Amino acid sequence: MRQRTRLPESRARVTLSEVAKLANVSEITVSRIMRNKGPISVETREKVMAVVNRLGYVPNRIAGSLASATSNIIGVAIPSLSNIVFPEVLRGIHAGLKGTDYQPVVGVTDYSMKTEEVLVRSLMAWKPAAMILAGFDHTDPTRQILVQSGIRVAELMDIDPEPIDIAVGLSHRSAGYESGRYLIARGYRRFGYVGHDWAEDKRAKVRYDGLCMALAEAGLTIMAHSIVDGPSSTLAGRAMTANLLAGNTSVDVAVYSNDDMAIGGVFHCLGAGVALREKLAIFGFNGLEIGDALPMALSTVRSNRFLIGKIAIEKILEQPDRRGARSVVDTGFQIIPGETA
Amino acid sequence: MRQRTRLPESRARVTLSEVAKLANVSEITVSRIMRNKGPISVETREKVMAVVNRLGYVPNRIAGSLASATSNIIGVAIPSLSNIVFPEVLRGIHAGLKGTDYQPVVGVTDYSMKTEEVLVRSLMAWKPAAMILAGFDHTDPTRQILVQSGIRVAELMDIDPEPIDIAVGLSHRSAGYESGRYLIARGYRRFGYVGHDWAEDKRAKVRYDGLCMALAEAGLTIMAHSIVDGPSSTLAGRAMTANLLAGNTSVDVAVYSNDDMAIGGVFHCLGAGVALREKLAIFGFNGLEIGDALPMALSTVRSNRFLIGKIAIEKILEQPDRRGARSVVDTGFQIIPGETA
DNA sequence: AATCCAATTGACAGCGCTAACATTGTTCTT
DNA sequence: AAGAACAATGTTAGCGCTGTCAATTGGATT
Repeated sequence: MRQRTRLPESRARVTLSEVAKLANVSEITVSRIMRNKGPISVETREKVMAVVNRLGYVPNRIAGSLASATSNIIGVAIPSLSNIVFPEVLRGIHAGLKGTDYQPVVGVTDYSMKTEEVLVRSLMAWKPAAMILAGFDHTDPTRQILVQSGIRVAELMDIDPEPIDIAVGLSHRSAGYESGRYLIARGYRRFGYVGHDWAEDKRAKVRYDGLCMALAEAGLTIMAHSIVDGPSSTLAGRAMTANLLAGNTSVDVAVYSNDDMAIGGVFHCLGAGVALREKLAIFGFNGLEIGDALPMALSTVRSNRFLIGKIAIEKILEQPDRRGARSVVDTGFQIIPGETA
Repeated sequence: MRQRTRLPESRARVTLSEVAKLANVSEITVSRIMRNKGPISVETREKVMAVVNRLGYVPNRIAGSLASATSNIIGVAIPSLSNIVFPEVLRGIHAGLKGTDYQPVVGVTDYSMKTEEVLVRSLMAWKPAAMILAGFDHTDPTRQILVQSGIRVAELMDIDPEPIDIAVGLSHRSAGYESGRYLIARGYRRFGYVGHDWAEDKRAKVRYDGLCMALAEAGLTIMAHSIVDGPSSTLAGRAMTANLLAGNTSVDVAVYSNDDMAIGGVFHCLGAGVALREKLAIFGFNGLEIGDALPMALSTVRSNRFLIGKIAIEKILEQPDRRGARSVVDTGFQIIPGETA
């Protein structure tokens, strides 16, 4: 029951030079072995690794990064961790990074461009190998810092505007448009919209615009709106659905700003005894897993968030230094018919 | 419309010494100004800041960390990003860090102790100011590295075992026990359990044990189990509930391993026309927001995940270097009566 | 046998910054 | 008026590692 054992050769910090000394080789040789770089004979490698293991040596990446002027850090600035969408993108990022030794450093902007600027400065101080941001709205200084850094910069979620370097996402305009086309084809004509604050979520607005475009082509418009003043949530979706139905315009389908809101709508209908689809059809956006588990599967659009994170990393690793051409990857979207619309 | 402007004094990398030279002061003076450390006259500060702004100088934290042997990085190793619980802890961590200039570096262990070990090594290479992990199960080397590092180490989610340094969480045993007491007091006697794989989620098992203890005290036992072989999910909860009800043991209440599973149970009942509470009462764990938006609010236990992350950071910042005494913070839990049990 | 080559190892000079210890004036004590 | 105490700045050495350019060895080539 050896409790609180000290490390083999207890000593606060083991350095390269100690290892080198004990293994009777030069520091650079140990360095090469630790990085699997350059030709090393089997005996030397074994001799050195024995010492490394005995001392429990862990290379100091700070020193390494300074010396080589490259870090294996990837800076990530996301708007929020509350909205399930971003943890899923993060999950994709981690999945893409698995097996490499890059480390993501994550910061949260709270949907503020000014906070993003401070964050980007702070992340850039670590000389990251690449930066990942959400969306295309940045302050001028942020954009300038990123442009002149020369490192790869990926802007995620959207592909409608022109990126600094890499864009990975989907066309929210098309997603909105196709949602409209789909619902029209299903025979719906009396459209309602249930949404949340667009100020923080520009992409929801773009989807709305796409939807309106499809409706306009069919000579239709959105007849009733119910928009909460705040971020999206299931509770808000529920309340806003009640609100929509209480209005004097009767609609046969409600399009929601996203699945959180739409699921709230489903809950309202289930609770209030409103027949889903017959009385009110519901259509969301995102394709969250939970939508599939509802008593009636949610009709929505899958937005491939995991993929967005994963592909961003793949693009970055594929070509770690920036060349001339920008690149845009469309991760697409899929209409999920479900049972609610 | 100045497009693609170069930085004021274009030049790939601006260093301290350049700033110092142009401002006609020594490097250390610039360093002190950038770090707000030591006495600096107003004129000097202004003179230097003018140059800093003109050149767009951003201090290189890698060099700074190497020189000062301290970094402002906080290493975070969490099991998963799929389970909503951990992003919420992350959210607490970010909230606690707001306004400081610490940066969290997050890695994912996929519930594997071996992966955690690799991750911890890799994070330690950045000489972080503190480390945050989930749970108490670590490999021996991981524990050793953490113990001898001397930095603050917070183990989150749980407070039942003895921590390396700081523990922040709740007693899952008590949570399970109190859930049982609550349900017994509400008059339920025929208990069923719907759960997921305990191998990855030891805390679910501990809650189960606590529940059994409460039942045993009342001369009761769990009469039927329905356990999915895999992680928790709403879909699994739905399927396992169907499974439970299909068995030949009739139960009047089902306790779930967590809210994801319990919500699946609610969905099954809503879909299959099983009267919630009258025919089958449902009780979860976590207190997810969505439970509150269901047609009938979910009866569950709030586990304060955000708080756990936030308090962990507060403890770390309160006393950044480790002293003798370990500390354990109980963030508690609250029974949420809801309407399903 | 002279030349060339690849494999293996090392010496040296920083990377950009900060800790620790001076060095100046200035103001305050007694 | 001499010393103490403080404010403001500077000098000197690295932090622990890696890029660059040798140096050495033992064949392989011609």
